[in-house]
Amino acid sequence: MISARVHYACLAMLELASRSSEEAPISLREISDQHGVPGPFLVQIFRSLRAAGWVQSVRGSQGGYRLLVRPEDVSLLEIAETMGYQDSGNPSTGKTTAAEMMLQEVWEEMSRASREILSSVRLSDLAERFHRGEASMFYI
Amino acid sequence: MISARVHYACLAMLELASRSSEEAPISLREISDQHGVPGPFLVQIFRSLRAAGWVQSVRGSQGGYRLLVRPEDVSLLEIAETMGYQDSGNPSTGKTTAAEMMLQEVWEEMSRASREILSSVRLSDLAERFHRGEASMFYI
DNA sequence: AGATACTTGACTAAGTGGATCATGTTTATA
DNA sequence: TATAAACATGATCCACTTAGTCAAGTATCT
Repeated sequence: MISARVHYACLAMLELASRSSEEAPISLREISDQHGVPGPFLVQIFRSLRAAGWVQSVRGSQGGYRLLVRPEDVSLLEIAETMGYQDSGNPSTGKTTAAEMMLQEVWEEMSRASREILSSVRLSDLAERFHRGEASMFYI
Repeated sequence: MISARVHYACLAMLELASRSSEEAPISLREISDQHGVPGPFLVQIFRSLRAAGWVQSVRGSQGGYRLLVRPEDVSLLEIAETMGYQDSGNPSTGKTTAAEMMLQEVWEEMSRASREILSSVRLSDLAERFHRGEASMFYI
């Protein structure tokens, strides 16, 4: 359902968001150390994040990455989609029998519900709670 | 999210359920022809369904499969789980940082929502609509 | 100049899902 | 009783994705 790639990307974006007040860019090394994400894998992930325009890279010594967007403008769904979340749809036999179509509706409803949850959580929501030290109590 | 394996299994169970009034068992050939599921793959699927106790096999000529449970006692979630739906949990770095735990909650909420939908649809619900010729309008 | 850090591209390794094949066993029926 | 229909079982295979690695290069600060 959620891949490690998406999970790591969200962790990284959350790290950037929660430290967006800092002047200096944040290096992959810091993120890797902080969250236990394999370094070389982070490189790949940031290539996608950069291509999507979410982050800006700063090369050279003291370089790293900086958030290019406001945390309140990014949802987890957008990050997940950038990382290839659900680019393949639901299974289908290709036939249009009643049974087939009924099941399709159920799968579709599931996808819709998942996307709804992902899109309802913005980076700023998480970063805010992060700073307050609240680790729980999202859903009422 | 939903694998072809689960999709095929649900189609097959739906076929058995909608024809559960018939005396003769239903052969894999019929299901394969009706729904366009690759024959040899159906064999595998029914091995799991049989092991789970959902169906009964009748060997020999004129053999096939028969439903062993009442359609109103089986939800799509149960079928999906029999076919290995989500036996691997959500990704995790293993760390217990605030960021990690917050994301875990979101992934957890997604799983919960999907399972909720799957468990709310019983085989009898679909079979009933199947007989009435209604192919749409599940959710109000 | 040298250390730090991102860039790019190719590459590997493992796992999974989808699908197939061969061979055997059971049973109805002509 | 022979034969065909149909399930039973086990092995195997291929394609694809995911996770992770490596190496050579470029930019920048000190």
